[in-house]
Amino acid sequence: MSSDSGIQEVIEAGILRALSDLTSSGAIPASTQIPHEITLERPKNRDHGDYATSIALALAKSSGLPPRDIATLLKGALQADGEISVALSAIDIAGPGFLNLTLARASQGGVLSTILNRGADFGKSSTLAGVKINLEFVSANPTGPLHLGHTRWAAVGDALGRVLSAAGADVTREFYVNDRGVQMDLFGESIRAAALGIARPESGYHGAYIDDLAKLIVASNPEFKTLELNESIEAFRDAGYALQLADQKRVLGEMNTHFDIWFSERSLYEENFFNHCLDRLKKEGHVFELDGAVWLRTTDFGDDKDRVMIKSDGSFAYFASDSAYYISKRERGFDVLIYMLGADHHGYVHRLKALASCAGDDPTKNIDILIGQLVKILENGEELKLSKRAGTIITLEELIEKVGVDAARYTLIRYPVDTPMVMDVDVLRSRTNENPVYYVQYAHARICGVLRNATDLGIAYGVDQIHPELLEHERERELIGALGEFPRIVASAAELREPHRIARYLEELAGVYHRFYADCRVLPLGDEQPSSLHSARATLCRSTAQVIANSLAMLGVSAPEKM
RNA sequence: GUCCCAGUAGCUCAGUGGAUAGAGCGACCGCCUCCUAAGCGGUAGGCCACGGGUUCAACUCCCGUCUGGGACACCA
Repeated sequence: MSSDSGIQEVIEAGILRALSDLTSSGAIPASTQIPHEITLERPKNRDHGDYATSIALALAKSSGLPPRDIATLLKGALQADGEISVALSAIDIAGPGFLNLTLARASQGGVLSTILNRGADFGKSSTLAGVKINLEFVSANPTGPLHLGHTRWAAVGDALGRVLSAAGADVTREFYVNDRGVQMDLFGESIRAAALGIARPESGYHGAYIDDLAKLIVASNPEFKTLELNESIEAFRDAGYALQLADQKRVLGEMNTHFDIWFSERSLYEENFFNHCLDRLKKEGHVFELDGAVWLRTTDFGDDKDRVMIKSDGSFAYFASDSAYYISKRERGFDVLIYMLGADHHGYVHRLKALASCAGDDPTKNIDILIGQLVKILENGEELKLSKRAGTIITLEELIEKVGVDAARYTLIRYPVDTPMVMDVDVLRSRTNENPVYYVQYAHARICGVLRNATDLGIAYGVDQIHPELLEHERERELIGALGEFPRIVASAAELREPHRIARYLEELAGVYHRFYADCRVLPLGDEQPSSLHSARATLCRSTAQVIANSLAMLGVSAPEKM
């Protein structure tokens, strides 16, 4: 576990120690089912202390003792434990048997020194150390601009990558490029038609960007127009592919989203790789032939139908690529493959998991599929549907132009992906409370302003100016408590693959800070002499700025020093 | 028909089995001659869709019902 939130783990260990002592002394019956781990809760209500545990309630049944009696025994044992009694200033039994714990001031100071000493590393942990994760997201066809359907993953996927890395995982971010198949040929045909000024294929691509591509390509390669039909289509296709992929990379870069690997679907069929994959699957015994086609018997593992890999005409079905790609990832050494798919692909979940099973893997461990619901975008109260350039829906680039990278990313990340969301452009452009990204960034900028003033006034702050005994105001306690939560928020966001938890935490932290700021004067007033309290509060501000900056970095959103 | 997701304040939505279910907006009332008002405080507003079950404890887990959205090719 991380060393960041030390005090909490110390108490958790102390409770376990106390329980085992109580059992061995006979105070609690040996039949009592003591858990292996205890996780302290953070009570919502401040009257319930800094931490609370309901362990006494949970043990009531198996011990046959009333919960409050167990709580009383526990309280006594904790008070007798030197390490614990020093760390806590109060242990209260409340309600049906909750144990409410209040930290001693010195223990609270420990959080601040940890934050200041670890700096940008505060929040990182090793909960996923040694786990090699392949994180695949966006994976758009290279046949057009990235649109609204891709934006959510561009932001959430990138943030999840950062969160997983912070939890110690070895993360590779991968973009799967669907660069083969019918769609690519239609793409080439469409560009060629635009170049020649003839009718485009019915089911082809019709956006204005096709004309742009055609002009660009013809400008540098006028000879493409006069090639023999198939060669011409191929030439336009490959040139258009290169331009479009470059454009996607550029826009994703603007979005502050980065990939380690751009994986080409075509490459799955080079150097006999597909046959190698097929052989591997055959060895596992779930491949069969029927009606001249080659199938994978995914129904062995709960899929509703078997899937064709090689069609009876000898061509590859899309599932052939899925299968080979899966094998490729596993052979490249990844323990966990995370797929981030749109809601329109949720039907893939069963077959991908079945595929993992067919490959001899554990679908509950080696593969993790996240389904993102759709995003709508509103402007002037109306849904935006059409994009002039793409001919379909709003592009990622247009979204960035409208609201900026920070607002776009933050808003996309702050909701769990399994709820459909609506982005209101007018709200995202507003500079008020209703726009959470500004609320959070403003807290950071505000602190930076205070610290600039502190420096001007010669107020010392830093790890040697914590003075925990002076930070006794309720708002100060709240703030310190919130800061200490960060490491476990990061760990749970990584474990649950839910980066939105970082954003929600951030909003909570910013709110706690603003309230602290309103109630606790940081710098000397008028001709007041600088004191240790000023230094202590400035140090608390510095610690808060660090945690806000670390959180924002994890979302890929900037932390401005002035606004 | 089968499968997935959702249903929480007037609106947009948080809420990893715990105590009195939260935030922002909208409504109403307050707070800047001194650290950033892009901020803070207060009031009003809830059968957590409905019915069962599991549990010491359910908005949370399980089953069913209703409503809304989406998916179900030898397409990619």
